[in-house]
Amino acid sequence: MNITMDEAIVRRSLHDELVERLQRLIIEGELTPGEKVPEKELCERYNVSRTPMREALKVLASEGLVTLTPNRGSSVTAVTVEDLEEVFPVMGALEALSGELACEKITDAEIAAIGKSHHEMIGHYKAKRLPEYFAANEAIHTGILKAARNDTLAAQHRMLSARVRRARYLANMTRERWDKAVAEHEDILAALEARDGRKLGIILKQHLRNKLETVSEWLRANDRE
Amino acid sequence: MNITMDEAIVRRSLHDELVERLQRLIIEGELTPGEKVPEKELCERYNVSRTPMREALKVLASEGLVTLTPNRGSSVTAVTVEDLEEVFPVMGALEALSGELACEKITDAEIAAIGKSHHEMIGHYKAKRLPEYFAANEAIHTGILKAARNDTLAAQHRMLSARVRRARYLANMTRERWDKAVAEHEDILAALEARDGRKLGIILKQHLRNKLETVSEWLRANDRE
DNA sequence: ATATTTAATTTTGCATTCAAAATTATGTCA
DNA sequence: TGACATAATTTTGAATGCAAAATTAAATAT
Repeated sequence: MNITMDEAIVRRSLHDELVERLQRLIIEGELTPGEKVPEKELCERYNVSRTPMREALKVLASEGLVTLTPNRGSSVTAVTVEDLEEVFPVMGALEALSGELACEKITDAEIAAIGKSHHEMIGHYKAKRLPEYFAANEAIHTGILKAARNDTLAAQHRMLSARVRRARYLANMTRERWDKAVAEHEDILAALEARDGRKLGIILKQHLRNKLETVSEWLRANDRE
Repeated sequence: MNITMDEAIVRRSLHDELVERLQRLIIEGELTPGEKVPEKELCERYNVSRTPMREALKVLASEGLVTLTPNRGSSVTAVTVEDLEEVFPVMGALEALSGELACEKITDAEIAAIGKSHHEMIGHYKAKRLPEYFAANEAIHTGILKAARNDTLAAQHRMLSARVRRARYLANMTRERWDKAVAEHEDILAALEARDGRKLGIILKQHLRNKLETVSEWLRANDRE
């Protein structure tokens, strides 16, 4: 038997591991916005002491996912419409840049992979499978981001994305909005295949603008719950 | 005597204070890139225990200012040409956005203040006072960023700025580059006064592209020291 | 009963402690 | 002397301990 060591043994520190786990808890909604982070329970759950847990919370706070209030601990940052209106334009600028860079550097294979995600997404759209649609959609955007070959850009984007991801996921679209988003995605793929960076950038920026509309509309309608 | 309470009493946590102090140490060059962060000494210096110090280091690591290596502590992240080539385009996109937003929202008073910084900067340029030039320059860019009224944008920019600030400061410009930068700044002010967001965005993006040239050229010439 | 104190409990921030890992110093042998 | 092994020291990561602050519960007065 051949044991392949395709990856280096990564010995991660506890706090690093915790950053990821907590991020997932927040994004997946187990920890809901506004709620206090139950430090003690989480420590017991993951069987760690408070030290690495608090280190992780500090990191998440610097990324804006949790809010630290002196002497009263941390809570999951509640996303407001104002937050969305701040975050989405920044994400738009970052995605536009990712589109421009991607067109310069993307390989045919990568375009093909994104095309595949695109067609899967269309299938899910036609069948009205929202979670699957959402996953394919995300694959496209991260695919473009990856093709841009800029880790700093990817990191910044990931950070902002985490902050609004839950709201994005929950905000179910109206028929028209969904149609529009899919139509935009056709343009995105076309611009990518043509390697027209300028055009792709503009489309992505607009795409994010429309997304903001969808999400903030939804949040406005649901913010008293 | 009238005691004005224009600001709430902010009781900051140690780790938060430390994040700022360490940031300053790194930016001002007391802790030089590549160097190991002397955890113990810094604890003694600021008279804190290792707990808040390590919390601060984790935050700085997530911002890319320091690098954590498992079981061998933290070191100041050394900025490579590759880093610059990643960071500057992202900063360019962010500044372009800040220009666009600023033109929508900036007040006449703010334009006047930026104009003042601009003229001061020109004075320092003519007198070849680089540090003062640099400070005025920075005031202009942060002024635009502030006028954009987007804290998320400002935070992202600040983070990236910190990573490359030292290199930017050290890289002294050639005569031509400096002339060019100043010429660009004339355009920046003009676009701002005309509140032409699109134009300002384009200029700022290009401005950053040129800055990258300056800095990476310098770094390439000095990287073996 | 409803405020208002006061006391008990929990939570929080930070210092201290401790074991494991890494680094440096010392010793051993060819 | 120099390559290697072994021991002492330092550094690191994480658990525990402790005092101050905040929260909750109980008690008192109105």
